[in-house]
Amino acid sequence: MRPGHHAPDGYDQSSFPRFAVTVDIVILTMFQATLQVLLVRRRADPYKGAWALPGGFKRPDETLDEAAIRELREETGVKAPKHLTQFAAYGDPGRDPRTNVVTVAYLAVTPDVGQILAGTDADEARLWSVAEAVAELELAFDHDQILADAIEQAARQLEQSDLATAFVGPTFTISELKSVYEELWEEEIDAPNFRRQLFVEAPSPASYVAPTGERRPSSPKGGRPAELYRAGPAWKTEPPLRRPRKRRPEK
Amino acid sequence: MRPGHHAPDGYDQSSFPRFAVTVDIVILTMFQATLQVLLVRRRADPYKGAWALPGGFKRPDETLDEAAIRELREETGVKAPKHLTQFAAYGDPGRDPRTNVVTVAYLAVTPDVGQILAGTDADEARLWSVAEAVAELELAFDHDQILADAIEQAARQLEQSDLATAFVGPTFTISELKSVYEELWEEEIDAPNFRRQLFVEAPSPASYVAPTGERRPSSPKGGRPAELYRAGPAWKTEPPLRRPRKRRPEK
DNA sequence: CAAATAGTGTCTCTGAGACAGTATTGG
DNA sequence: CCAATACTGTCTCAGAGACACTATTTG
Repeated sequence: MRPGHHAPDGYDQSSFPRFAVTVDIVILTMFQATLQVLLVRRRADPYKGAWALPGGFKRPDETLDEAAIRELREETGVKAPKHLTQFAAYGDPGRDPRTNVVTVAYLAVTPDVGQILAGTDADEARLWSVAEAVAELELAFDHDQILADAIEQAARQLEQSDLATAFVGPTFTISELKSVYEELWEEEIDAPNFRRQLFVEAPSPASYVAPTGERRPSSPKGGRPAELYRAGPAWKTEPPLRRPRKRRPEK
Repeated sequence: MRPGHHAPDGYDQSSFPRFAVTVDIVILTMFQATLQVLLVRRRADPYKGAWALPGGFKRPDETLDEAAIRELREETGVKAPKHLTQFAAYGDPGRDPRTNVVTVAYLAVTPDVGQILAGTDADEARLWSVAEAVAELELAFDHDQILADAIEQAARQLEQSDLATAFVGPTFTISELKSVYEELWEEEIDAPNFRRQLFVEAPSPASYVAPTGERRPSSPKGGRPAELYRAGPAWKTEPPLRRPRKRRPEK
């Protein structure tokens, strides 16, 4: 509470409607070059048995960000990644059949969710491929919409922040990074050009990626082992790739 | 309420904390090539006498968008423009000294706010230049932060939507449009290049701007009269300008 | 050896930016 | 005439994209 202001005596708390406020968290990760989302199966009504985004009620003594971190941990056992950004609020009447609920949706991205442990409100918690989840599941509440909005948000953030590196862990190969862009932008990227943009374009002494000197052993299918890189200082200030514009129709 | 789900009998409404939910609206407009924001002076505590963003309590039977439209009209008499986008939620404990309030912030942009009428909760309502408001006013609650976030949001939206045309009315001169970009991006734009991008780059038969054949009389200071244009169909799908990247330091 | 994946070198061409110059108004 | 604003034409150069080629691994 700010100094110099306090609730006047006799302030009528019932003069405006009150709502439950929840947070819902969309955790995205890359696994086998495929975009994955963390979902929980609801143990209780409403939507008992349906898959849903992890989330729950905000408490009065915590910020929205804190509520998101806490609920994610309680429901799935997952430690919230650094990049945790609020991206939308949903408050349509009837979006929760129980009562009036306004939810604030968060997006976070991680290279590795770690151990997943279903909490007390969930029968099960696991990663789903986003393609499968969208095609085959009917998510609880308006979570289909929230998930779609989250993915659009992530695609935009790739171009304007260092979100890409949040998908890939402290060291990564160029191919891994490329697959992040390809999955989220639904565009094929030319590997040689992708490399060049990372290496050549960085503002002066800073660089987008720095070699570690180490290499990742090649897969059982063969192929040259890829070199490992870490994110350089330039990434924070100026993300390297611009999203391709839609191609013009032929003249 | 969705079909197939209903509140179970005896559902305990008090099992989770409840909040007031408000909406706050940032209305931006261009006047004399300067970015302006619509503010109200608070009639009641808390922050009585301080300038604040228009806004107020959401009702249970309306969506967040509807609440924003209604509150804007009630507090300022301004009819909500088409582009009305939610951009953030604020819920820190104590951000409102009265009670627990979560607010959802909206951004809208308009060429002309029309008649401004202070509502019952406001002593006064008027446009402020953003530069002045940021430098000289102490806005109520966390509205300083909300305003700053709104401007950043608008600058980004210019690059990814047709927001620019929302600033300038149905017909406009190229100079007017240019000043929108210059104010929000805080970048000088070369007028000849700006024109070319609007005319040459549109995807096939669509165009970014269409000439109306009319001209705007020149100002008392002289100068050639500017031709008037209207927004073309291409703008919706692919905004014409990309925000300039920060310049590299010299080698 | 072939298949698979990683990485290099080069060419082309679009389009962003700089800027010189022309057009049309008011005073 | 000059000042002010609108508009046109032209040059340059960075950088996005296409793609041929080389390198290093598994089997």
